[in-house]
Amino acid sequence: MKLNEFIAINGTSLTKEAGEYLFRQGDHDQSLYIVKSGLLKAYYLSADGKENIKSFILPGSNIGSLMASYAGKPSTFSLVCLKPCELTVLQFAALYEASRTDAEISAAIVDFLLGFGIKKEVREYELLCLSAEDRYKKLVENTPEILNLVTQNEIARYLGITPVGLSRIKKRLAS
Amino acid sequence: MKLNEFIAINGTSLTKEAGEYLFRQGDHDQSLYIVKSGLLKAYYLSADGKENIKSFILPGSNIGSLMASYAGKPSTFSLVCLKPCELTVLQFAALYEASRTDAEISAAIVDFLLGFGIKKEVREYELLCLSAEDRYKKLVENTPEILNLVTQNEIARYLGITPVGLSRIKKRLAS
DNA sequence: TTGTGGAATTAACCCAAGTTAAAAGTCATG
DNA sequence: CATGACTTTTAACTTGGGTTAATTCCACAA
Repeated sequence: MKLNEFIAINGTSLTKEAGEYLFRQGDHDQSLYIVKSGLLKAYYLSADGKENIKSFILPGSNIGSLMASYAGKPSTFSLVCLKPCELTVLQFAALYEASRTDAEISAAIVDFLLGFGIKKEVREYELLCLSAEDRYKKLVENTPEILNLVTQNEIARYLGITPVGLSRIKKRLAS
Repeated sequence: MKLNEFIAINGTSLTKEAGEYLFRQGDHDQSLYIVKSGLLKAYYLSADGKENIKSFILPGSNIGSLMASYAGKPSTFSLVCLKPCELTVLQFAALYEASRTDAEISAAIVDFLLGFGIKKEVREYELLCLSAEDRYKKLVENTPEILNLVTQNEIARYLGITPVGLSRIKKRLAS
C-alpha cells in the first residue's frame, strides 16, 4: 500500500485554533501529526520557566514525539498551534505495525527517517559549531519566510538566545 | 534475512591504527562502519581551524555520513580512530537495497533509525537548552566511562567549549 | 635520572549574550 | 482615535566562556 493511501484510510482530521495544544511536555501522546495548513511550534520549557524552541512546523511536514511514540517515555517538548491548523492525525503504533507487514510503507518510513536524520544532523551542527550570529545569518539566508510568520521573540528562542540578544545581533549586522 | 546475517555476508573487516582516518570532511564516503573494538571520534573542522566533536563512537555502535551515503553530498565531518580499531564496513547502498526487498532487514533499519532519531533529539536538546556546565554534569552522570577514554581537551570540544572553559567549570563544581 | 612534549591549570583581559528595566513602536479592539 | 497589550529596541550592568600565554603536571623515552 502507498503511504498516502494508508494515511487516507487510517488518519483522522483535526482542526485546532491558534494557542491550542496538541500535547504538552510530559504527556504520553503517541500520535503523529501531518500539517495540512497552519503553523505550529515545538518547544522545551526549562525548570526555571525559559522557553527554547525546537522547531517550527509548516504545512507539508510532520511532527510527533519520538520519545512518547517509540520509547514510551514522556514527551520532552510541547506542541502548540501558532495559527489555526488543519491536521491529519495518525497513531504511531498503527504506522509502525504497517511498516512491519507492508514493504511499500516500510520503504517510505525508511526514507522519511533518513531525511529526518539528516535534518537533525544539520540542526546539531548549527548548535554545536555556529555562533548565535551565524545561526541567524543562516536562517535569514535559508528560510527567510519564517521571519514573517513568527515574532522575533520566537526566532530568538529558536536560535537559543534571548529576544534582547537577537535585537543586538540585528543592529550589529545592519551597521 | 536477519540483519546480522546480512552484515556477516556483505560486510568486510577492516583494522585501523590510532590516528588513521576512515574519511574526511568533504569526502563522499558511502560506507557504514560497525565498531567491533576501539574508539573513534567524529568531528567538524571550522573554517578557522576549530574542532568541534560531534560524537565519540564506542564498540557496538555504528557510524557513517548520512550526507554522503543518502544525500550524495560531501560529508560534513571527519571520522578518525582515537585507538586501534576493528571494524566491519558495509556499503550504504547495499543495505538500502536490501531494505527494499527484505522485510526483516527493513524492520531492523526502521528500528535503528528510530533509535538514532531519539539520540539526535537528545543531543539537540542538550545543545539548545543546557549551559556548558549542565552539559558537563549530565555527561559525568550519564556516561562517566567516556572521561577515562579521551582527553579533557576532547571532552571540551564535544561539549562545545574550549579546554580552558572546561577546566574552569570543573574548578567551579569542585568548590 | 633527566629531558621532552602533550595535557591541564591558572591568570589577565576581552567580548557576546544574559538580565532587568525603561522607552518606543505596533496593532487590534472598543 | 484612544486604550491596552504585545513586541522590539535601548541602556546599564553582570557573567560565562573565549583568547593568549605562562606554569605546572605527567608519562614516557633516552
